[in-house]
Amino acid sequence: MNTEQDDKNKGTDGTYYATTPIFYVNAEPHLGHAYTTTLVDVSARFHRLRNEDVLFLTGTDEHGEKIQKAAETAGLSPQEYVDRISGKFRDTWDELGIDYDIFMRTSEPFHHKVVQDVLQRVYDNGDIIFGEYGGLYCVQCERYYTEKELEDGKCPQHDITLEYRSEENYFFRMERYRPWLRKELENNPELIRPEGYRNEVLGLLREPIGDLSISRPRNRVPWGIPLPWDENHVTYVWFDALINYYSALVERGEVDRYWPHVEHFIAKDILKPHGVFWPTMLKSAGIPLYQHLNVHGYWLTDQGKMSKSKGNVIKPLELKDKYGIDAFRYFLLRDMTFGLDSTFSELALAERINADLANDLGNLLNRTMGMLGRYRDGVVPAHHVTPAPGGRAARSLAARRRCGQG
RNA sequence: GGCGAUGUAGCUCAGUUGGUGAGAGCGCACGACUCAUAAUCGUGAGGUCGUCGGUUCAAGUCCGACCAUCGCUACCA
Repeated sequence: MNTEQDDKNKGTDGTYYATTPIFYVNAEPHLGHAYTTTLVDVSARFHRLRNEDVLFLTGTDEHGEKIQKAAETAGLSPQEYVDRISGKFRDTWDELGIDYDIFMRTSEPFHHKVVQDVLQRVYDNGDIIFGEYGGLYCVQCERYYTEKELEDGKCPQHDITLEYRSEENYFFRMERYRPWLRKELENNPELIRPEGYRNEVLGLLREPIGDLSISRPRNRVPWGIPLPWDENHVTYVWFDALINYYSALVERGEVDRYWPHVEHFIAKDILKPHGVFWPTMLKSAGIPLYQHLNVHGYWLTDQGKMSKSKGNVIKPLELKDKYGIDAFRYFLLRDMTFGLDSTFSELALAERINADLANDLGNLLNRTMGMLGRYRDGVVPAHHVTPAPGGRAARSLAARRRCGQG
């Protein structure tokens, strides 16, 4: 009998925990950040309208050597530095009407504790080993390069001379979980979507993925979370950043309420960490896998990828100020096919606003107001529309109910 | 080099398991009209479905090769 209710809750079990990535605070928010966050905002609002139990997390990733250096350059402590940049993200989301529930920051003490708890569980499970790693290291990239990868002996990304480093690291035994993850993806085709990205991850899993370096010496990188079994090392990016999705719930005592219903939204550049590292980490720690990993493409410009060096970075707040918040948000979601790259152009934005919002919607509103005054004495009559079975309105209603079930 | 994605009307893109004459929105052309005229409504113009070949009674939809763009990834003379 309760078909509408059943229908409504199908796919989400009436609970919806949606996340954006926590953004790295080495630059100010750009169009891509705004897209992901607006997308999740709209999705969260949709599920709230369906009376589901919704939680929406966004935030900033605040550790790492790169940030430590940036703070030094700015003459600030790391905490002062991340406070400032993190604040810019928060302000931007406020200005764009993002109605998030949690603004997560990895520098918060409770996060440290949860990360250490998870690390300990993985350690106790025998999935951490000690090893040495050495090579040419780029401070900007925070990674090692092989000599073949270099251009003129310099980092191909940053054009700076690299230094040789050798250090002892802890490694997560990720390779152990490769067969498991493969099977998981094969049994659950919707786990990573759209399909193209699922295939990419399956492709990665066809060959050994190796073990994952998860620590850095604390004497070199004090700005990080110490390993619970070795105070001389701090954890490194992924075991810190990815766990934010989980630690936020621990802090609120809402793990059981929300965790089995996680919907991650990311851009394609961080597919590997979210599609490979994160699931294997969860498996090792004995935490259930997320529901879905939803992957979108890039906003490009007519000159290709946005980058600071090209000087073609699109600033979301400027567009919002110029065209209005609702028009801007509408454009973001309307003009990009989910999963694919999209070319941004201000002309396309203007045309979209004119055609869809000003002409179609605006005319409808203007017309309705006119008719209301002319024929109904300005009073909205009680509605008594019965959609004809199989008619356009009925089909539209059915389509709306199907939406968001996957 | 390997793996993968993409390549469909001027533009942005849809096209389940192969099957009536290949679609939408925007743009464009023509026409209509009112309660909306810097709007709305109707109609239309027709694109070798990247190229070549194959399978099939039948392919945009399957197979092979190739080309272009993009991404990930491995490197040797």
